[in-house]
Amino acid sequence: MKAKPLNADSSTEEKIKAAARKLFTQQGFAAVRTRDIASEAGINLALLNYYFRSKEKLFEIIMLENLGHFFQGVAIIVNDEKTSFYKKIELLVDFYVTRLLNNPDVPLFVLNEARNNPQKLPMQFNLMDSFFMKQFFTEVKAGKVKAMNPGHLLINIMGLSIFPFAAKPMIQRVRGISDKEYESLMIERKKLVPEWIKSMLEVKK
Amino acid sequence: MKAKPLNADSSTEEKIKAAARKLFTQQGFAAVRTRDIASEAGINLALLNYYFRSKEKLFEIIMLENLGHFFQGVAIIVNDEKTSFYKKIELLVDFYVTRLLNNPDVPLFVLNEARNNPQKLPMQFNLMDSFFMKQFFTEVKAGKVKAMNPGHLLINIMGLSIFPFAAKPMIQRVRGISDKEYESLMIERKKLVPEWIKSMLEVKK
DNA sequence: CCTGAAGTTAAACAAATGATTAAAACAAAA
DNA sequence: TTTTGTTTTAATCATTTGTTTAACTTCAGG
Repeated sequence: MKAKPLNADSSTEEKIKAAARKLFTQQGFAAVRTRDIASEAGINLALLNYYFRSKEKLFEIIMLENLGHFFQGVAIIVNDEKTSFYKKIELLVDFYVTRLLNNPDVPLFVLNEARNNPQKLPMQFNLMDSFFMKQFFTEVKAGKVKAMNPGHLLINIMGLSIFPFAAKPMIQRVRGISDKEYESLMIERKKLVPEWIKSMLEVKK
Repeated sequence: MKAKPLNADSSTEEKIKAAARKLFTQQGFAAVRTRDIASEAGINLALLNYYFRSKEKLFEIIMLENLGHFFQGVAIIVNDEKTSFYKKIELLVDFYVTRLLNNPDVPLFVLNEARNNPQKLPMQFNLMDSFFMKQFFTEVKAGKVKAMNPGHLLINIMGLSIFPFAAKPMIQRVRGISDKEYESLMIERKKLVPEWIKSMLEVKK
């Protein structure tokens, strides 16, 4: 018997996964060669197949991890019965912006993957059945927020939170700003996006 | 001497471009094989190189076309001195939604390309120097719209207009709606997005 | 020290892929 | 019809790429 890795992060398996995560997330499945992964990980090419059988199997693991980044946590937020409707919006935006500041390539990866293999998207947690949606309808009925197709609400929250990350290079190019300035713009949005969503939902008299 | 193509659309060159446009836009450079393009176009493989020298040269042509779809027209709208600030927002949103309903794959293509080759993005027309931006600052100074970093305004207009197309498969999956329902949701947004932007900009007393 | 399983390596393989070639088909002009 | 330049084709080439093989190393347990 043998204690597998003394240090989990320096194990060969983990080195390959880290390299694959970086390259697949940045460039997508088709653009990455197995040799790129091996050299990025600093390991022999054959070890990739030894540990993960194939490029596709390895990609699938990375994909599930990235989808997790994207969807995990959201389910918890939207189904918490103790937080208010607007509080949930704040938490959702904060969650996305915070997460994506550390994983800026994940949005494009997930959007691409969603288009290439829509059937692989996790269907389990249905946003439409969430407590968040129930709260939305309650607020609408009470005349406290404007009525709208709930799809629009979701698209708006996600669009305002996620799009700036998917479009980061384009935004930086058009506006000519540095990474630092871009980051502080995103941090500002944690506070601003919920306020904007609130304005959208305000009932005009 | 010979009159090149009797019918421009049925010329070999145009058939190749049409096939390449479809495949590159849907799947990106790395995922498309030259043989896929040839078979989609119904032509001999060698003709691709005969007309376009290489896969890369052909891709560059498609990329410039798609970037054109994305940026052309915008310059005209934002620099028109005759339309009001809010009218421009209406025109921008309508322009994007209308265009993208017919080219739903273009946003992801452009976002990917912007990340892979940011230096190739057209820099020529600087949105920040546009008449639209001048109007924005005028409105702010007059106390008619809320002050904010203009980057946020651009991100919000584009995010609310473009994101739902980039995320189409994900939205359809999460909401479980058909292409038809999705389309009418997008058409609704032509009217709603400008209203929402207006709410965001409203000065609270 | 010996054994055997797990880990690692260089080399090789077969298929895929972008590109080229040389010959054939075609069409217009002479 | 013959000629000439253009377009199209099947076949081939040289690399690249995902995967496998077989030999070598490492090291814990007997």
